Amino acid sequence: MTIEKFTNLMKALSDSNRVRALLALKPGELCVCQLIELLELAPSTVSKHMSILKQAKLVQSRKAGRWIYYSIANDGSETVQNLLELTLAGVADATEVVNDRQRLETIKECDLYELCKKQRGEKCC
Amino acid sequence: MTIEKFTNLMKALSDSNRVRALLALKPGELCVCQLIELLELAPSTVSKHMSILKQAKLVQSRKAGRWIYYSIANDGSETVQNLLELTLAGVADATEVVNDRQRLETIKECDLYELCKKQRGEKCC
DNA sequence: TCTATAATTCGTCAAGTAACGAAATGAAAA
DNA sequence: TTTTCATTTCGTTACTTGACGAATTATAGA
Repeated sequence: MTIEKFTNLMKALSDSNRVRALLALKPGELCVCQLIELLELAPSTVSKHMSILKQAKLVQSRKAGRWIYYSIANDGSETVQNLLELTLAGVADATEVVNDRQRLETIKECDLYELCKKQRGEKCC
Repeated sequence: MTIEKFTNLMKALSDSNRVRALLALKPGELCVCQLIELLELAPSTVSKHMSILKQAKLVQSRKAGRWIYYSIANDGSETVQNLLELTLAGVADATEVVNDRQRLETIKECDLYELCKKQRGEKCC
């Protein structure tokens, strides 16, 4: 692996919101709007974060109708896979991550239509 | 490990010069002036890089008279140690690293007094 | 003690990064 | 087809980071 590719990988993991997103994806794929809800950031910001993780091959995405689902990548190089494991294990018990895990349970119970409705201003969920 | 600590670790590994320094230390400790010679950066810049690596517990230092030697840390947490291994293995065959390895042989042959003399302007080595 | 010097700290500047809102994109529903 | 809307792209702003030289620190040797 080139040094540039390696440092890009490290840069992708250098932001706490991206690490939180990765950990949130650990149990399974999430829709962008669910990540927006979890991270409490603007949609454009979350989108940028996910594109950085995707470019680093740490996550993959699939389109399902109107929604886009992100999940932990499983087709990366050995270095990438090892790094993913190390990351997921390394911060698994950080207070923010534990907190996110709990909030995520609630978020996952929401219907996606309702969640998106809420995000554009209407009260629900 | 907290997320902040983890992202600091990643930030430490997000710079190509710092990664090159780590790889250079793989076979054994090096004096700051040897790292300056290898990386071709200002002393203050190299010093800053090494302090970032040290704060992340990726390297340790020892003072020997007028010189300071840095080496790969061996007393870090499991995450840090695993990350170090992953880094050293992951970029070991990058062209820049291979190149550095060769140049380092020449640098190591230099007497430290002579090397420092050269770095403050006098021709030698 | 005094001088020389290896390394660090400090101040500054240029480049890169994360945040947001506005506008664009493109797929589903009407 | 036209509208709706989840997501992305673009442009801007504030902050962080890496580079350097100058000044400082601390140790070796005269």
